[in-house]
Amino acid sequence: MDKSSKRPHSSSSDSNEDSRIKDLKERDEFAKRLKKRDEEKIRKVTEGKRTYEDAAKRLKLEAEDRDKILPKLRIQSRRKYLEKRKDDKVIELEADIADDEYLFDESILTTRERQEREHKKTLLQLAKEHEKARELENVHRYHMPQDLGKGEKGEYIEVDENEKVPNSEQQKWEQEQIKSAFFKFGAKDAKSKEEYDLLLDEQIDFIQALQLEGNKEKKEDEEISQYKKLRMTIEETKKSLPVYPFKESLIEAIKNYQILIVEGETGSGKTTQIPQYLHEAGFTKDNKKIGCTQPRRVAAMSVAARVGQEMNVKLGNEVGYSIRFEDCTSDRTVIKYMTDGTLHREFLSEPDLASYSVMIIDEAHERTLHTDILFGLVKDITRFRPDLKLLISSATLDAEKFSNFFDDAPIFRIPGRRFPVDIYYTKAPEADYVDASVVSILQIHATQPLGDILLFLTGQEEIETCVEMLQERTKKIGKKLKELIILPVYANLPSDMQAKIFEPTPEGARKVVLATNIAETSLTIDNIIYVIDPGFAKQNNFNSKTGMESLIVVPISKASANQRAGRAGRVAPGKCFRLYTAWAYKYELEDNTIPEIQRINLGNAVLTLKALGINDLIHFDFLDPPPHETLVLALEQLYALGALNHHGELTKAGRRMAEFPADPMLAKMLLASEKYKCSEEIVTIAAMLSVNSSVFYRPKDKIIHADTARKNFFHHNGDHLTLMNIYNQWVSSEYSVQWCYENFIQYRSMKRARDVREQLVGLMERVEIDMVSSVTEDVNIRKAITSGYFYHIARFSKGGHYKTVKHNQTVMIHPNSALFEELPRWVIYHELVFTSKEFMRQVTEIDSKWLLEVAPHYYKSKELEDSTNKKMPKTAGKSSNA
DNA sequence: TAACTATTC
Repeated sequence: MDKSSKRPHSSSSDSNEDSRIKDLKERDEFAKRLKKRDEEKIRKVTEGKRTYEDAAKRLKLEAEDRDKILPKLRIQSRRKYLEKRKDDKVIELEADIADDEYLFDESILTTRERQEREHKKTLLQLAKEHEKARELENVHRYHMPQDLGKGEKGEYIEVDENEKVPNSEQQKWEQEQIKSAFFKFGAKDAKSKEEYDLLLDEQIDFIQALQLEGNKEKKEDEEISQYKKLRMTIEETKKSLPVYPFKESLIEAIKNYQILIVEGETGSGKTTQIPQYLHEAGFTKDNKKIGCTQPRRVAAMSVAARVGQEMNVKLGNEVGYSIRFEDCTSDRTVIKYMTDGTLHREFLSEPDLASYSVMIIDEAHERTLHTDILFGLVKDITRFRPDLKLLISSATLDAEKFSNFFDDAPIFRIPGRRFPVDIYYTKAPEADYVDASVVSILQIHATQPLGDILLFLTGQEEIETCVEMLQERTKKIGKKLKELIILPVYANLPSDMQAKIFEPTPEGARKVVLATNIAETSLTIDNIIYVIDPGFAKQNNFNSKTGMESLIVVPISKASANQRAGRAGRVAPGKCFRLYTAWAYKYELEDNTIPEIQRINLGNAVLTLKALGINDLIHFDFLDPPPHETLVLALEQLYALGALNHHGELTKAGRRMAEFPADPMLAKMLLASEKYKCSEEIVTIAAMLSVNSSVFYRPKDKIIHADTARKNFFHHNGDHLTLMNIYNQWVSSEYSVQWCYENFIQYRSMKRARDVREQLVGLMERVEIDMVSSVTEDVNIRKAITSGYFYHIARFSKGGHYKTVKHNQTVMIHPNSALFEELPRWVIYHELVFTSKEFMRQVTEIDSKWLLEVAPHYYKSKELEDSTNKKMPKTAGKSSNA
């Protein structure tokens, strides 16, 4: 423990020692009570029927709810659509003018066309009077260059698609000599029209370097089998999977070895089949289960559903899944899919995994925080439970590493099933990848056979810009090309708009999906033939020295690049265009993305491990250990929050905090609400904070409306109370979708907040805190927040900006905050994020005196004096400027 | 004037 931390008491005194012993005793008693309650609960669960039927009923009710308001929503969305179309029209016009000027000589313009242009110019004027000016100016950047006639010179030859390279990417590179086969769009398209040349004039030159190997060669075969698939019985389908021929030898290997690394590409059927094989082979006898973890909720649910179907059992009976908010299992369940986080939590109540005979950690190569921690935990368990079988399932590349970690466990390889993907690199680096992406899309659209395109961008803003550009450009090309359907996807896009990407592409049209890395693993879009990969993604990094997260654009890893490329080969041979050079791929990209555990705040993870009785975290067996400072910071914070005593032992408060699936500071805030008699309010605030600033929907074309709506919720004391306001109003609206729609609130986020809140209420009861409310005074609420977040204090300083009290770091209030224009002297913030600047997100005004009240061990009164100036500097004040 | 990758318990 860091000596500089202010300790609550001097560690040596006897009374102190007594209180420590007393606390530990209380902690253990508390833990016993928890266990007893859990056992009772399990009994109740297994007695009753519950779960799946309930869940289905709830889903049905929700759907009916939606149906009721749907007509209304339609009117709304029609209205919106019309408004949006108006905006689009303006951009279109601008594009048209540019196009007309460029594509067609003045002389060939008809009078009508000129009039049209005039009309559009008027509209443009109008738009510029509104806030559109900036975006419209941006449009000019993308005009085509003036020089014409570069056209075809015959310097390109057709790509040799027969070239094959052996297995792993690494080997590929070692063996590979970059072929000097140039690739030109349209080379195969004999009837490429003259107009295309105009487009192609600013085309990007790509070089084919290698092919991502596939083992399905011909599309024709596949098409037949697609037909067949529909008619195939479940049994036939199962037998057609690549894993099937390995069934016997796999079982044999599992019997022979306690730990097995299964290396299999996507589409091998390992996730659905292996648990069934194990079940048939008798691993589920003696009331034991087979567990299989997935990094994502939908995966756990859908795989379980699929396996249930294959085994012809009702979901929730023999086959079930368990994810947060939803436990769809019963005492009959023998194959259980779950998210890795769920298993991590399960360790708290069953630290030896006694009810499992086999545990499968699937998608291990994704290296989520939870999988990484599970590695250490399960490895430990296998040492004292020789009967427990462990399967680590991963895509290629990482198998060796896993094998080394798990005491040289054997690797079992299962081939995947994928079509080959040709990979192309640019000849020269591209300066502006958004621009380059647009050009590439149009190149593909103009010259390549039909097939949908997937483009990876870094964020919402970029995607929206790109959508606008594409709309503009396709408009000016007009009818000369086939229809191009432009669809954005990112996590914060409302679900109904997300769903559009799954709608089949109309005959004769081409779909282009602009996605964040959500489409890399989380969403799978069928029929993608072309992938455009600019090679960037936003990445979260936690700096333990400043306690700040940063969300910045970084180059992706080779593993990511290959994952992206693979998205092109799911239904037919595909092509992946990388907007960087082959050299950059080889020498500038890291092999793998840095695992999450090395990049994020580990507060909650450390608390959970402590609650599991793992005291020496520094020497915990991590596959890749997190930075030492991150662990130390987490321990220090837990100590300051009273979750650990000065021996580093978990206190009763710590044990209670560990029950909450939340950051320790948030958990502490929840505990503190007991003292301040505002648990109802705090639970709401905690739930809203946990949905992570995705409460507001803020589309680019509706920014003003969205912002106005948001400001209506503002509470003068800050964002925490604003969030509470929003939630409570939503409750008053009877959880209305309509209400969300009107207020630019994300329904999905609110629903989530509601789920979280329900869970938290349950957990509050579990840690023996009553739900009470004292709505008359918000000081108590803010004091409770301060009890958890006293680490996160900033004060307004003379220079006209905020400084954090702990690190004296210059920070700003996030522009979305209710206090953005208020600038109170002392504020508490939920998190510190560097995006374009150092921003405090979710800020609330506090009184510095409270700090002495809630964290006397952490703050001395002289630290909190308002130094020289008593008054707020007037320079940046809100009301002072007229 | 500014502004939000993706997950998960």
